[in-house]
Amino acid sequence: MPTENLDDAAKQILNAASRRFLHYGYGKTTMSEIARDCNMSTGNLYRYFPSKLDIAEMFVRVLRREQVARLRAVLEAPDKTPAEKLREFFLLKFKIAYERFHDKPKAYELSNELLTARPKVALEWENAEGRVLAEILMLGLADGSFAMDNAAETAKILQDAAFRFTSAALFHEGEFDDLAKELNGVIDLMLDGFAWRAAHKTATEKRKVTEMAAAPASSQA
Amino acid sequence: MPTENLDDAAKQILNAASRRFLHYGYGKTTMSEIARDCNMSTGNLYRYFPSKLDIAEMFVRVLRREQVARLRAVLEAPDKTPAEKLREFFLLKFKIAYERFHDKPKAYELSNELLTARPKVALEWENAEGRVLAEILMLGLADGSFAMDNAAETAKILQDAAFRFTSAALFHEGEFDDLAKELNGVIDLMLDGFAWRAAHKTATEKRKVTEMAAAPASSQA
DNA sequence: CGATTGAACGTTTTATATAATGCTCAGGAG
DNA sequence: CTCCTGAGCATTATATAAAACGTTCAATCG
Repeated sequence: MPTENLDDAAKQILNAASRRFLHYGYGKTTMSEIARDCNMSTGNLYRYFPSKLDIAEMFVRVLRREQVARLRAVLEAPDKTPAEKLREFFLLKFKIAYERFHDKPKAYELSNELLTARPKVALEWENAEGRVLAEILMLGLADGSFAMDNAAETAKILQDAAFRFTSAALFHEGEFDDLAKELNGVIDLMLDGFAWRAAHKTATEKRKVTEMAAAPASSQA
Repeated sequence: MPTENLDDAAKQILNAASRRFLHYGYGKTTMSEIARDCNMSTGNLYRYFPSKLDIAEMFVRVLRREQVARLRAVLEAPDKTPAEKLREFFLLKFKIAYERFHDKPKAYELSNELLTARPKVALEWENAEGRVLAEILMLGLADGSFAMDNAAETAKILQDAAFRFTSAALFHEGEFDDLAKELNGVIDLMLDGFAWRAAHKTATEKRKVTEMAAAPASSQA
């Protein structure tokens, strides 16, 4: 959807902008520079994009679309169990996030700036990944290796559980291998949870839940 | 350990500083103000604390010590199963983080500033909580409701899985009840995982792991 | 003589002036 | 008439000056 139904001129603008975003960052790229790269005036840019931020949005849409495609390739791989696909899904997502953070600092910075200015884009992206993940879960439902009430909700829960490894919040502390090892530990627990649910088709009737969201107070002021 | 073996003057300084930190924030509190509150000179402050940042560190040490005590109270509660304690542990931790973020913005800001300047303090705190969590896990080991290879490592993994609900990274999106519901979903999966492991005492012999940390490439450039 | 002070130092923060940028639109080009 | 331009406007970022701050230590106090 992103680039295809785009005017040729729009593509040219997007390309010029992308190059500059990656080299110099979003803030250090000016509309005049982009216009000059495309042999047009600044005013003309606005016939194709409503604002600079919208160019950046299209830029990360393309990036993220590639990422989702890579994740979907995991889903579609033949000769792999749903459990293997689930593990690979998260390891790949982690690897993508880790490498972008470490190797492409400008792209990372741009993503951040956009995502604080346009939170909806982040949600869209999370949902797109969630849909792929839910499809993996449904493969497991189909062959009986997983069990759950609602694949979409469960996908969200798995995304929550892996959040630390995909959010770039603390990629400074800990090397790749250490973090990957911990992520594998989380996935082990997920998979054991599904194994249990598959063996006891009762995933629902437990927990008193929401009423007790408030937890006990204690000594100490 | 924090306040007890502290000079009276040091306690006075800490109190004055704490009040100002909470009202005006760390940055807007000056050493002269603290000194004036204590009827002493700025120079004299440095006989009790090496720097302003060390006063802040002691301040959050006290706060966090209270939090760990509250979490430990969950561990020590009678008439609760290990599974119930595990759930309450995380719900309480979430509640503490959520409320501090929403109701005490200055304390939250101070924590953040300190934790970026002194990352070791954050690790110490995480480890202290991890120890409480590991004790809950060992209760489960003792009564057979949990099974695992190493309580300390498993505690770390559970902390990772609950990271999203304790890191204040995205407390803006989503209300308390929605987030609590998702956290409960994560905990459900954890507990089912333990249930499976307790039923099949084989937690270890699975996964090819670390060698395959690299995931498959795909189509798309 | 040890405990305390507060002026002085280098640094950081804030306030101000200046330049550059994002975006618009009246007007020119085709 | 449509498409495009680029000077001009309001806003944002940068450079510069001034004030305030954290920290030190020679001088003072008890």
